[in-house]
Amino acid sequence: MKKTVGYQKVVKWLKTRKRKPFPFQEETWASYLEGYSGLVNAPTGFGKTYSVFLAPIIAYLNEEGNGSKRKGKLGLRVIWITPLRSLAKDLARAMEEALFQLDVDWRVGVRNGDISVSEKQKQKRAMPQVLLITPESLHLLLAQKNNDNIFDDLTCIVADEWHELLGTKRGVMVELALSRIKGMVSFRENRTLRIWGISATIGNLEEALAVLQPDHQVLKIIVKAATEKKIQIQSIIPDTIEMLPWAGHLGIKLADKLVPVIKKSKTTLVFTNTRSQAEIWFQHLLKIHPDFAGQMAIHHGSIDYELRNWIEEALHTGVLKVVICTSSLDLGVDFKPVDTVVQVGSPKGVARFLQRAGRSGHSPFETSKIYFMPTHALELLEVAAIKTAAKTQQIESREPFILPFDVLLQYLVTLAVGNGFDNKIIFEEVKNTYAFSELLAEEFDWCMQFITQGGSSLQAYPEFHKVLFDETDGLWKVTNRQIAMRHRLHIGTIVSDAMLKVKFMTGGYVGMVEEYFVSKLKPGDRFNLAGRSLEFVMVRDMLVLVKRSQHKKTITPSWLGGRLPLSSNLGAILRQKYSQVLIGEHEEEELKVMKPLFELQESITHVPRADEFLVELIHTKEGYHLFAYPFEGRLVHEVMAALIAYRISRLIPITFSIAMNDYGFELLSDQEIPMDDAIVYDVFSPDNLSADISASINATEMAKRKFRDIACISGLVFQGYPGKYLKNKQIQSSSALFFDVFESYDPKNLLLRQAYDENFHYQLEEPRLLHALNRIQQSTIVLKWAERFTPFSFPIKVDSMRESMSSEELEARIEKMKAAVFKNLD
DNA sequence: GACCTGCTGCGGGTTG
Repeated sequence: MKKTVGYQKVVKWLKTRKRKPFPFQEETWASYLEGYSGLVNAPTGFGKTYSVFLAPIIAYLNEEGNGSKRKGKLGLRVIWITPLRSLAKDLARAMEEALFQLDVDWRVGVRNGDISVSEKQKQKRAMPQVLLITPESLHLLLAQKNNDNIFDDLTCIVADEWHELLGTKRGVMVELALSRIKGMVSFRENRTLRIWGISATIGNLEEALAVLQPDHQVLKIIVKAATEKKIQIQSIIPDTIEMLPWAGHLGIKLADKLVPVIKKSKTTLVFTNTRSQAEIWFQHLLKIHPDFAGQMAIHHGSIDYELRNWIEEALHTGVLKVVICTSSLDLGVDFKPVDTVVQVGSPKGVARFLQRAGRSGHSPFETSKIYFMPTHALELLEVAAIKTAAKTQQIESREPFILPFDVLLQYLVTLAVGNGFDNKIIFEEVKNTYAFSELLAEEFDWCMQFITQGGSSLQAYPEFHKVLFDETDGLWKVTNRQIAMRHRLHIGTIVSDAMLKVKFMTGGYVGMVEEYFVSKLKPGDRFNLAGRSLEFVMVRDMLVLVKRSQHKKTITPSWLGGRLPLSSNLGAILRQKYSQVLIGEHEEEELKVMKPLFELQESITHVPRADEFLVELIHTKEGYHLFAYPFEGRLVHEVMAALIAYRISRLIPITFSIAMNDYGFELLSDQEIPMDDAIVYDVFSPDNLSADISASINATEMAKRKFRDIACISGLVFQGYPGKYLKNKQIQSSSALFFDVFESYDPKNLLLRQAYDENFHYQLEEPRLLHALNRIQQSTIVLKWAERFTPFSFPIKVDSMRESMSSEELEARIEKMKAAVFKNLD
């Protein structure tokens, strides 16, 4: 470590703040001074941010000798990319304070959609030395005219929360922007930029760094905290296992046990898995403990942005005692005093759970404490699995996104809207990114043709001739001002569903609900949103008008959100835990509590051991069921169920209805399912997988759905001007139209190929499916027959009632289910 | 009265 003036100054300051400079900070600073790029990985509260932020400051103080006053005019030095706008606000505050204390005359600027036009113009005249920016706004900078000297003094780019962007198209946006800025800087000044990432713990940190800084010539380093963060995981275990339902996902049965936890803590975050679950919990806690009124808030993605800002601010000042939230508060509460975290229901993955645990106990010396509240009996084993995973550090990887052509097309037009681009230079730059390292010259040519002529099928339409060649300087540009403006409005990779804003008659926004939910409402109907009881009045101009309701009885909207499956990591550990419950005596409380339930399971059919795979054939009044438990998450189960159903139907003509959850799936038929030890290995075989998947599912229809986002991102479909967005249906139908055109006239279309690839990879999760089938083949498949449901099959059975939409059938099934319950409890 | 499923994230600037 170079003991320079700047370094000592910073250490002195950190000591006055009672922030011990942790060993890895020195390492970060040293490697920065030596010109490294790198990735910093440490738990929350270890000062990752200071460590990375202060590195360029130290370099600056060194450059200037002892002087803190700048010589001459200093431009933009550090670009700090954050995935969240709210995070930028908190960071700016902390950075400004640090700069002030160190007497460094730098300015900090925030640039994102929250910033006013005049502020942006001010920035353009004189860039702040530190710019906090989102990936989208960074691309918007590239889409500006005369942007070439913005980056003149830049020495460092930081990607904060890099694990969060990695593996997404937003991450690819960062990769592309970095490639361009590197290109501009090295072309003009022949100097290399330092690029630093800040990341939570994930399984593939090396790869994460390689994505951020793919340059082989650059010196690279991963800096880790020397000490581990202590995490205490406490399950909320019911007095008797009977208190926990066998199925269900809400968990409010144990709510009484949560009240004392909240009361004895200063501030508690309660994470739920869905927005409607958060609303229900909010109402329920208020009901059983009315004193929480005024100290409790609810925070999720469908709550009005202003209200959420207020809640985050209130967390800051410590006004709130408890906040019920979804993953909307996963990031960006680092600066807020939270001492207790509760996870309701399955966290679905190890990394996510540990990240949430880290929201509490914000210093390396404190222990993070997280309570786990199971929502059904089997979920208790998930805690046991996570405890093991935390101990052995089996944390999921984030797989980088590869070859998203929609993002590339958008990027090329972005550059053309800005200063224009040289296609040869840009091809080289793009090819040097991790995401596009496999990009072929002909694929790039196809992209060029697409943005200049609309590809081979849209040549007749001038609105797709976006980019023109400028003979005078040899650059590709967008000259049409309307096309340029439309493009700027559409920069980004987040394609949202059409949601309607909910507003009081008297004014004031509450939040958002989906079109389809509103379509079911009649005037006078009551629903919950943002913890309030509302009465529906009418829909006008895409606004849902409501008034306050005094009635207690309301319904809660359910939003059609993403379906986050159980991670394969957690699934694997969970399978181990299942096999252990019946064997020997256990220290682990969760396993002990589960024993009676597993004994019942064993008495009806079987509890699979580590090298076994259980298939249950259950005959009830309802029909013939096949249950299987791969623990691979519901997406994989959905495809696997369709695959097995298809393969059985090749043996005899038979039709099935299918149900699944994160643990397993069910096939149900009114005729007997042909099954024996030979057949079962055949139907679970990995052979001929791709062909059988194609035959068992409608890949075209699924790809078409994926194509909607791709069409929006690539600029094929215009989503409308702000405040006048198109309805879902319109976007769906125009993207479907393009899909059909390409299928018929342009089968080599890269966006079409991308839609199929994304479907196979992210929807059907084919690699994971293949892996699962291979594992099943190598294990002993245990076939068991029974006349009633088992504890394992019961939750899937209950879920399946909700899957089916036809109402009379549903009614009938619920009746049959009830009978099955009683039979089970005999 | 019991029972409820499905996350998050972003967002015009030029030219007169």
